[in-house]
Amino acid sequence: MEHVAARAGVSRALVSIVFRGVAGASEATRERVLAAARELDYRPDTRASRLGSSRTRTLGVTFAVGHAFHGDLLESLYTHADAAAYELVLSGVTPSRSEAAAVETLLAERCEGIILLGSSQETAQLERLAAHLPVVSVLRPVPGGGVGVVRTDDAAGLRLSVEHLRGLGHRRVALLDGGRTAGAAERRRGYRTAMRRSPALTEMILPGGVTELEGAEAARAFLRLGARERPTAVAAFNDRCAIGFVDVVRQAGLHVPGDVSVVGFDDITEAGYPHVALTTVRQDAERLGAETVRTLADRLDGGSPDGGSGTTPPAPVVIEPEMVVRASTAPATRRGVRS
Amino acid sequence: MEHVAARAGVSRALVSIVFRGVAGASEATRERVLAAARELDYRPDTRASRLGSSRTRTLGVTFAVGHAFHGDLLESLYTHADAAAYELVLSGVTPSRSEAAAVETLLAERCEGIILLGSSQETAQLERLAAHLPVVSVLRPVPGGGVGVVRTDDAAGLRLSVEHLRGLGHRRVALLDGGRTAGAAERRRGYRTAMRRSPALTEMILPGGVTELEGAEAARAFLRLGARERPTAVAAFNDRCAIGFVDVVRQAGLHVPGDVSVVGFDDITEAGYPHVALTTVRQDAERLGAETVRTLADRLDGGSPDGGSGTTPPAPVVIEPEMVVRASTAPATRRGVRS
DNA sequence: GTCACGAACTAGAGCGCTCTAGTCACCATC
DNA sequence: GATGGTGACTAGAGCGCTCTAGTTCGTGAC
Repeated sequence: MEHVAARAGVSRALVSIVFRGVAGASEATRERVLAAARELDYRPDTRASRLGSSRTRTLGVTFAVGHAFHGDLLESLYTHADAAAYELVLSGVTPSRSEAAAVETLLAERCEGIILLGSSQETAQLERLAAHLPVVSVLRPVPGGGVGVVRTDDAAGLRLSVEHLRGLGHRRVALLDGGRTAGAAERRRGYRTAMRRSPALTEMILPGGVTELEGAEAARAFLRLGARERPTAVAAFNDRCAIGFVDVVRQAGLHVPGDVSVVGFDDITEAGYPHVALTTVRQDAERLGAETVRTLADRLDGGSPDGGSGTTPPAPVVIEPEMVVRASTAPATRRGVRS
Repeated sequence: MEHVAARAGVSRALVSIVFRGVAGASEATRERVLAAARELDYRPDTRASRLGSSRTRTLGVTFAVGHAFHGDLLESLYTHADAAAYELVLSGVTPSRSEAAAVETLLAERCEGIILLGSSQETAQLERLAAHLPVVSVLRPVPGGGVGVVRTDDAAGLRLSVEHLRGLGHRRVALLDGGRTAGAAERRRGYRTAMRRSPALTEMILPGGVTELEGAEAARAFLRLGARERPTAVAAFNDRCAIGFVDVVRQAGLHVPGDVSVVGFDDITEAGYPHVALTTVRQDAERLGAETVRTLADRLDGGSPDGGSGTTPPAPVVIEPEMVVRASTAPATRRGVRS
């Protein structure tokens, strides 16, 4: 910076002004400084600038590395953080690197807010964290109100699923349950609500899960059922689970959707591939990301002058999901009852 | 820090000593300082500590968000960076955030070295970057020597594939090509070498790609072939491509491995699921990560006293892949020639 | 008793920025 | 010609650490 200032024949403060893009430098000087910087291959040190300023304008994100939907969310977060003049600091969660450890590094970076994708931490722990700085839990609801929440209306999603299947004439509609995963309880609730709305429907909950593996296991349980009790349609916890289910069912010689209709959840990229063509409930990653950044930016920049650890708990943002009908669901037929 | 020092009744410098874990504090004081820090919920500011010290001990990583194998690599990188007392700074690449932009933020963070997972930047650009600081390209070979390389022996991997299939009696073995992806050229070369080694083998290269989508398309091309020319075995660019291929082939009523044997590449988690049981060539994510960190740490901490932009170009590290035989390959039979 | 030495601890400059409180020149106003 | 205002620029303290060059003290050797 020193060198750039010297080369451009100005003070260091002026260089700072130019690089922060604030008012206080003439157009001519601005160009001269930028030219000098280019020649010297100078680039402001983000560590130092964050240290110097009162605000770091930095948002920390924990995410599961290699998780496809988290990837979609990150893309949206990057875009909207950029638009709101925030920087993102990523901290990955892996089998050997806990979410708590990931959060710890974000705190040490002095992020102004923290975004947790699909958090698996206990509510109490989240509340404790949220007492220090604004926290948004994405995908996973957190009761209490201290923690910001941006999520899809999971219950509504499963209601959509069930309605869709009921509309196709299905009566025995099973849920491949997500267990203790973020959002699973809500989806179970949505499933039950929708099923009980119509007395013709028969509930059945099979243990499912997050990955194809668990979908495949659920399929084996499904295949063990007798013809009379076997569901004619299945709503899966998510797309990957649905895909595993379909795979095994097909390998057993049954047809999807001929013998059993299947609905997923998420609408991951793979669900839209022609050879998969999974009917599913779409979570809008783009909007989830946008709302997350907005929630945080509002609190940080905006209204509450206490800098975010404010008394005004942000209202949870719940985004409506959307049914995406593809080729894995079809009207119920006699064949659905075939062995 | 001020407050912690006051509470523990020591100087700020002592607090620094304790938190850096260096010698120069008695056990009693150390405990007193840590206790004070705990009570005040103090945590050293990483930005400030990096600023203060001459070294940042920070490694920057660019990766594709949501990419499963990159996730595996990150896990290994986290572990080994930690062991070598380095911190990782992640910078995600998305469709709307280029690799160049990702690198730019890493440079502004003053990372000491840069790790690029499956880089798609041009060689010239990488060379330019490597002139400034140590760079390791993981998965993708870079000619020239200025850029460090840690990768799997892709060519050997495809030779293993072909050998395995030849050993099962297959003669018409096709490659589902990876196009311009990192490593694809090497794998193509390995395939050709192995095929030409034995005159009985008939080469055939079908356009493939990185995702299930492209594997599925390749399968459609495969199905259009007449019975006499149709390969009895297929070596795919990677597991996802293989999985898409298998999926479509099965939906068309053919059997894997009965009608066609399929080999993948990578050994992603999914390949090991019982209902997938894909025979594949394993890339050792754990070792790739370990070698990457070692390469960088050696250069940064070790021998060359110039701090890494040294004259000694690091030799590329090439890791041998390993054949993992599962249920998607079987001996060639008459049925392999069936329409 | 004194000297050397090491272990425990401290003072204070410095890292590369930001940002407040200026200075200075220039112009318009009355 | 004094006054005020404005845009362009600068000086210098401060952000929260690290790290070098100390100081202080207790101990063992002679």
